[in-house]
Amino acid sequence: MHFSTKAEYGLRAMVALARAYPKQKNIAEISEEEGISAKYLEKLIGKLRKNNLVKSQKGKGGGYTLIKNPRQISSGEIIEIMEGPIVSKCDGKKCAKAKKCASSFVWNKLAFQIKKTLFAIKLNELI
Amino acid sequence: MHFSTKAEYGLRAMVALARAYPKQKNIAEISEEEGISAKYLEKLIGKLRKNNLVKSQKGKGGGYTLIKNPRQISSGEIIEIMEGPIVSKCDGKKCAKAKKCASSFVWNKLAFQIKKTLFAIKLNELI
DNA sequence: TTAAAACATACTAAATTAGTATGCTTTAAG
DNA sequence: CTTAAAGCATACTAATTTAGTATGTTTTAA
Repeated sequence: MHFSTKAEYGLRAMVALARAYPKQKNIAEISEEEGISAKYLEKLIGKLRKNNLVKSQKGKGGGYTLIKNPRQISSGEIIEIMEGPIVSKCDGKKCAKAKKCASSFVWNKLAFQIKKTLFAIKLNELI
Repeated sequence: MHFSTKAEYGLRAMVALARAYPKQKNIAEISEEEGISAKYLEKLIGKLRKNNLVKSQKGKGGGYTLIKNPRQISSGEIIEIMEGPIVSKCDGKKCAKAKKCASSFVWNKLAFQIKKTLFAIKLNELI
């Protein structure tokens, strides 16, 4: 069970933007602050923009801003955007045996707890 | 955030052995029961043996048995063996910034909850 | 007009996953 | 005492994912 740097970088970028909120911050600044490759970060933050967590301003003096208040954004939202749905196993679509399969009990319980934990942590707590 | 089939297959193999407990069951039987490639399963179950969750008997009529009673084995143990330590990020060894890094709060809280959940589920509940 | 920013797409090396293939060793049963 | 059925070990492979890099385009404030 691992979490990729995508999730971590996405989260850290969002925390960096939360610190600047409601002002904007650009890739170069976040990259420098967090020690993350600027080009890679640029790609990752694109996902956050397409999923309406941040808005961008192009051109000179541009950058990114959070769309919502930090206290309205959870770590769960960010991580699901960066990594896809949490614990996608045994959702009944992929596995027909889901109902009688013993392990599905574990995955379902786990997914519930992970979501509960991650969606309860809001960005304002991480500043 | 995903879980590999290694964890799932390992868990299902252990549940299959728990159902037979204290009798033994061989690879062919588990493979057939669970619909998992016999050869792959053989490799995976080797990990469980090396980590003292199951013991094997070689030769004709051989197979595997749980070493402990199903109620003494948690899904957490199994999953950690199959996939490595749960949420290995931000343990202070890899990342020097761990203390001040905002995201480490999230990973640590999450790791705690995941472990709590998985170590509380014992094999006897899954039969 | 231009420089600084975001945006888009294609490429790549390394690691991991989910196996398969081949053969060796052990041992109960005949 | 031979043999077939089991586990054990190691090497290989195709596909996918990760963590980027490279190259260039578009937008826009100064």
